[in-house]
Amino acid sequence: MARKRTSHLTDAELRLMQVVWKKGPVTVADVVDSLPSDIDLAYSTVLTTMRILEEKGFLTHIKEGRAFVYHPAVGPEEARRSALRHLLSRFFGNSREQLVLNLLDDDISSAELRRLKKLVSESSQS
Amino acid sequence: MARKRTSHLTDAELRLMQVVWKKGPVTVADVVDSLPSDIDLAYSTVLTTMRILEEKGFLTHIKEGRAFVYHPAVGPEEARRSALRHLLSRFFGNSREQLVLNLLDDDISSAELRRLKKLVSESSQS
DNA sequence: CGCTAACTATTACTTTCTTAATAGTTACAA
DNA sequence: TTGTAACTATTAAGAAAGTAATAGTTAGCG
Repeated sequence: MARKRTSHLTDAELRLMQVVWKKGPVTVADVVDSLPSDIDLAYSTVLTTMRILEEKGFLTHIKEGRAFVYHPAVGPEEARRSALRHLLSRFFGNSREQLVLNLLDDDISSAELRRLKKLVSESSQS
Repeated sequence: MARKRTSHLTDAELRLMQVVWKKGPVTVADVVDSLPSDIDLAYSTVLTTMRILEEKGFLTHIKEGRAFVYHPAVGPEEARRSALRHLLSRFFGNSREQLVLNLLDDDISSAELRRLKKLVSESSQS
């Protein structure tokens, strides 16, 4: 017995998704060119990962000329929400309060704390 | 080239750490017995994972009689904080505000929202 | 003092992850 | 129309993750 494929984004996958989210529909070559300079991946590496991302449902592609143009199937908000939920359940027993407490008692600047307070006090459910 | 061992807790590792955190110093047998009923692992599986956890610095052990007694070297708060930081940098560009916004616009009960507001408004930096 | 039950150490195996080389295919230019 | 550059598909390989079987060691009972 061994592990099951994760449904969430792995680190390497996320890096590519971030390019797709920023650039919009892209070819593999686009992604390779748009990678941050500290990440240097071979064309084939990106290609493989993009297909996995499609298998996992994060991307779709359409053929255009001879190239595949990849479109995001999941937006950054949704991905963030999902990652947050995962963390919440794994570490915080699904308690948002515990998480927020942790967020607050890290070393946080007073300016940022002020902004957070403002943000929360102004929020209301839709 | 391939991947490097992660410094953070994987899912399986976290499950074991949660037992250690809850039960305090434990033997491998203790952990096996204390696992949630939906997680059924062989003795040797737990043993292997415990050693990896020790290699990663999350556990230490002392020999007691013929058994190893494992002690947590990292507490749950620290692990949570670290996981939160990881998420923050990977998904939210280190913006706590973005994260909190996400937390708030999920479907959240008004009671919980109220508690969160209270919690944040009462907080102050140390 | 030696047996054996209880532990630890070693080894193994499958799947995923991450990276990449190379083989196969096709759109288009000459 | 055909060669080739530009793509995709296939294959590979090393290491981690996850789970576990089995081999080796030792504390302590009889």
